Amino acid sequence: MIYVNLRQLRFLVAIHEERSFTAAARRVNATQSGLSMQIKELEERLGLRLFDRSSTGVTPTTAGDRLYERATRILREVSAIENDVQTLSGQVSGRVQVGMMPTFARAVLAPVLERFARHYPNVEIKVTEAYSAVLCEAVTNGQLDMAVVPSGKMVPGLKAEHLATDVEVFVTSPNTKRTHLEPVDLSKNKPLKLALPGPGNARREKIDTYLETYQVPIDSIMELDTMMATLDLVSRSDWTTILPGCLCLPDIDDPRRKLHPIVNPPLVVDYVFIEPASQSKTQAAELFADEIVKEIRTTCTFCNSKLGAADAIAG
Amino acid sequence: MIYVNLRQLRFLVAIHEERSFTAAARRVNATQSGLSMQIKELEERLGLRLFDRSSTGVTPTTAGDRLYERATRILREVSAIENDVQTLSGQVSGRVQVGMMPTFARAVLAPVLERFARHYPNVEIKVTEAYSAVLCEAVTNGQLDMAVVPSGKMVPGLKAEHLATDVEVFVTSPNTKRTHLEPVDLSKNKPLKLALPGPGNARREKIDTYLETYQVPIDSIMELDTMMATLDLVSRSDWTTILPGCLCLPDIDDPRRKLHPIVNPPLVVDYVFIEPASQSKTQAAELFADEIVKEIRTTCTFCNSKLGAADAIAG
DNA sequence: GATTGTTATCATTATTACTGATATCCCTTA
DNA sequence: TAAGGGATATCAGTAATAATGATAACAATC
Repeated sequence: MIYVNLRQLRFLVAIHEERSFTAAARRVNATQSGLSMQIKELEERLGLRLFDRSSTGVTPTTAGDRLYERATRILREVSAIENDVQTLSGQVSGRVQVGMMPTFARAVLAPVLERFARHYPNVEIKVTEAYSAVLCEAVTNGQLDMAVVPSGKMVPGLKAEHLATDVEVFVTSPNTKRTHLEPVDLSKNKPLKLALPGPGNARREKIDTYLETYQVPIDSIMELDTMMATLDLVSRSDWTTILPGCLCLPDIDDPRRKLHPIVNPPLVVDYVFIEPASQSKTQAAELFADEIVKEIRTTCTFCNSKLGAADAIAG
Repeated sequence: MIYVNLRQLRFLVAIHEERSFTAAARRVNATQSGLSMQIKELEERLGLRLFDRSSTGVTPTTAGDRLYERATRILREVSAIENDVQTLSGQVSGRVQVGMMPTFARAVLAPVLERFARHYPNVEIKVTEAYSAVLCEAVTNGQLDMAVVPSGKMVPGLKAEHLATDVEVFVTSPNTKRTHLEPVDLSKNKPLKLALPGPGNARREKIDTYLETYQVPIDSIMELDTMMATLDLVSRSDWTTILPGCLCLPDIDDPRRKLHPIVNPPLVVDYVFIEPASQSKTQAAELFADEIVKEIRTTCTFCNSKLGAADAIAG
């Protein structure tokens, strides 16, 4: 009656995401041979091919895609059973491993951590700060339960949810003629010296597109993948940078730098919440996620009102 | 990582529904010993008890109930995979086994069968006419894909959906003073000679309650579990009966009997659609179900307008 | 054409599940 | 109170299933 089993579904999901039996085998701690036989078995039982094989890898057939969708749903529900156990066995506990893009380190993360730790003292929290590619990777292979990253190209095996849209802010040193919080049209500016994150960074790509599209004059660009150093550099030189609103918010009145909403048009960054597609969150993880999401949403709303260019444009 | 497997879930569901390892083992074609070991394994892995055992049988714990809910959902989705295969492999085909309460034999079933067979010539249809208890049993153990029955006490392992509410109609021979389609208040009547289905029949129970509650005077009751004989008896004697509107509709103008909406208050019957809780319908079954449901709903609406007591009460 | 990196296959081994007999428990009944 | 019936648990042996490691076959790349 029931041909399919969970092992086969797990294999199918891994192969589908890795586009390779070999890589999938590595991921699920099995041998390529084993996967090959299991998928063969599954295909024979169902009477249709799930993957087109070649010596360079595999591509899922239509049926393979369809089954992948179902399989992730099923596996997520199965993992929910195991999470239920935690819930049923009483108080909230366990370990939550979260990835965060650097943007949220202060404005968002700190208050959430404080609150959460107070409410759920038995939950062990581990936060990793990294750029989106690293975080996506870590979530995919189960090292992290979830992460918040800037939106970018989708990684297979992840379930993503849009959280909020934030404004990007132009940051300069105090030694300029512009006044603090005055909007700026980057394309009508003298050539910029910009400190930006390196290529590959999701925000960087969006910024590059913006600079090109609106022909923003550039003097030179420095690659700095560290927020702290960037801020420091900007405040003590004529280098400038572009940072997400959420990151700037805690320092909005800091005299060491000036913030300028970007207009014509505004430059924005979208934050997305990612988690493994075929796994459900533990109760602790769910609660933590709720807090994070709430905090990010309110912070972004606040950013938009304080640093958004909406008023500037209208005025 | 993944402890639970589908076999365990299937066992859990069977045991939960049968309230017995032994009976469940029979149902899933396995031994009591095997189930015992699998559930033991599952309980140990999850770290909690799923059933409280006694020598009289077994009762699910809270955790057992919770898991049962999840398990049925998961198994339904897994069976959906297998149904997908049919769908993916092209045209609609397969075998659909439906159970029908006798009420629908003519007014509803015939047109649906005709239409469906024309649209989907490759689907093999098997219809079984029986009373609700038999149909529930057959759906539970997989002999039928689905059934339509009068609402009554819920059987575990079934997923039910309310279809429509129909009026019950008082049926007499032509040799009475009453005029055809004239509403009747049964409690203000001379003692009745009623032919009714035997006890255990779901409609009978509802009728009994009605007769008692509104103190309908009864001369005598005959138990007839055959619609055809009942109709025949009524038309040729002073015996009367109570039948669902849907059943009467095709004969509404037949001079061999008279129909009377029941008022003060109206007596109604609810139809429900049942299917196995832990299995999803094949595409063919889904299409057939849609047709049946649609037909029953329109028929009931029609019944209510033709045979309903609403107007009578208002007037 | 050698090399690298795929997947498929096969015989063997390891693991897992099932079976059937039996033990144990509890409730009912004589 | 003892016997009987019906339930689940346990155990050792067996059967079924899955994983392994080596190898083959193939395609792309250098």
